[in-house]
Amino acid sequence: MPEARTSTPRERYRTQVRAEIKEHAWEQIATAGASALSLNAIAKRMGMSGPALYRYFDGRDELITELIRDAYRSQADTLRAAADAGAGLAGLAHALRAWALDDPQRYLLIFGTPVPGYRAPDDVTEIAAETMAVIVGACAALPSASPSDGTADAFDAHLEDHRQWAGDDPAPSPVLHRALSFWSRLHGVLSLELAGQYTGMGFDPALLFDAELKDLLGP
Amino acid sequence: MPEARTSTPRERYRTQVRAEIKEHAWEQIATAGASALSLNAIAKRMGMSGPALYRYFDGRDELITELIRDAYRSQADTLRAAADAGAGLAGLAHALRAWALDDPQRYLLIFGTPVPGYRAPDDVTEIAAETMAVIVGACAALPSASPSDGTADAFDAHLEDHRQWAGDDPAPSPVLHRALSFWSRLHGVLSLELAGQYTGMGFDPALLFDAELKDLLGP
DNA sequence: TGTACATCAGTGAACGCGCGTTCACTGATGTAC
DNA sequence: TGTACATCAGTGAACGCGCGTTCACTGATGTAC
Repeated sequence: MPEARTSTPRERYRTQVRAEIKEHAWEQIATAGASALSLNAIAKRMGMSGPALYRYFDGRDELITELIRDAYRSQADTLRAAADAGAGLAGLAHALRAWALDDPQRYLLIFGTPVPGYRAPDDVTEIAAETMAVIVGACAALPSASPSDGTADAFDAHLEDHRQWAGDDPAPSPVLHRALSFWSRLHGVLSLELAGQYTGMGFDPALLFDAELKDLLGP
Repeated sequence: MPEARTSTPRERYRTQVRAEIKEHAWEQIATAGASALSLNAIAKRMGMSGPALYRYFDGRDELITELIRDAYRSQADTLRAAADAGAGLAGLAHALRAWALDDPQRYLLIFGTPVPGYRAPDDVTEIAAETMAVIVGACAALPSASPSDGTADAFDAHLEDHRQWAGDDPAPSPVLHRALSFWSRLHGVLSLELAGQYTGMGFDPALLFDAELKDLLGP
């Protein structure tokens, strides 16, 4: 009797084909956008017949959900890795930008136009919370906490009563405030950049990104 | 002989039906997203047969292009009207937010995930420039111009050589810088809000919007 | 080690669907004399 | 004012397409005795 294996050859094969399907799905999304993702097209590319994919996914929806989950997971892992490597808020920002530019359609699958009526599975909310936690952690490590110079702030006050998303024992409101500003400002530059809204204006989006970041860091 | 009319009854009828088609198109986009827009479905809703729409639009692409143009036009008009009514930068911001929330799918049609390969017609670039001009104008009217306290700024320097998008006789770089920050920060909050990324966090996006705005106004 | 059986990946045909688009046509509306 | 003609909105049939998904099946791989 061989030692206990955690996966049989068949299981390994399944895992591998599933991964291959996802790879082709990403390629297709990058080429024609998420709305054009088609099981039949993927199968054809892999040299298989369409129905064969139903051995690996329950259908198109399950595949897309899985891709969304992977995208969130990849983002969270990227930021966490940067934080673990000692990166500060600026390091996180650059990691985030690199991650977004690495695969724009992956970014847009999460942050772009949502399909009306589509409900993301619950666990992606948890992954998103994980990402926020990393950012909040980096914000807490900064010297001064409030972007508005320590003045009493209406939004800070509001956050006092609305920060359960930051978990038990949440960071002070000015820290959470800075995290949300970080998040939305960088997303603003990134999404306009990826959507091509700066095209034709001529300046370098990377420098606007850095300027926004700099403004976030120092009070 | 009647006085010269600028439009015949038939022309007026055409214009009216075209407008009705667009209205149904917007409804459909709001319900199922832009990628689900279908000429046949619109025709059915209007009690007509599919091919009838080809009297009014060359095809699906022309209709979508027209909707995009209208969305840009509507945004520019909204901001310009606010500016003409004497609104400052804060007023523009609130007009922008109201415009976005009034029809989220209209906002997302412009700023959401772009369809890979789709090329917007040239005139929308001009309309977008018009919008930016209104914002730049409001930024120029503010007391202090630089978001970073008047310190020499890398991005400002970059803008010195990359501001042809602001027209001949462009505003000083710190003013343009502030306009771009205004634009991208508000877009950051708005697009995350519309994409539902704040859902479940519990705070009021309007207050985050206002906080970002406040931070933009005062140095 | 060899045989009998169960598991499971993949196929090909078929289903119904809705799409964009073309075409020849009918019938109503407008125009010219 | 009345007639002959041109314009043009809208129809219904048809085209080819690709989609997601189901089903009964073949054949290879793995398992049990």
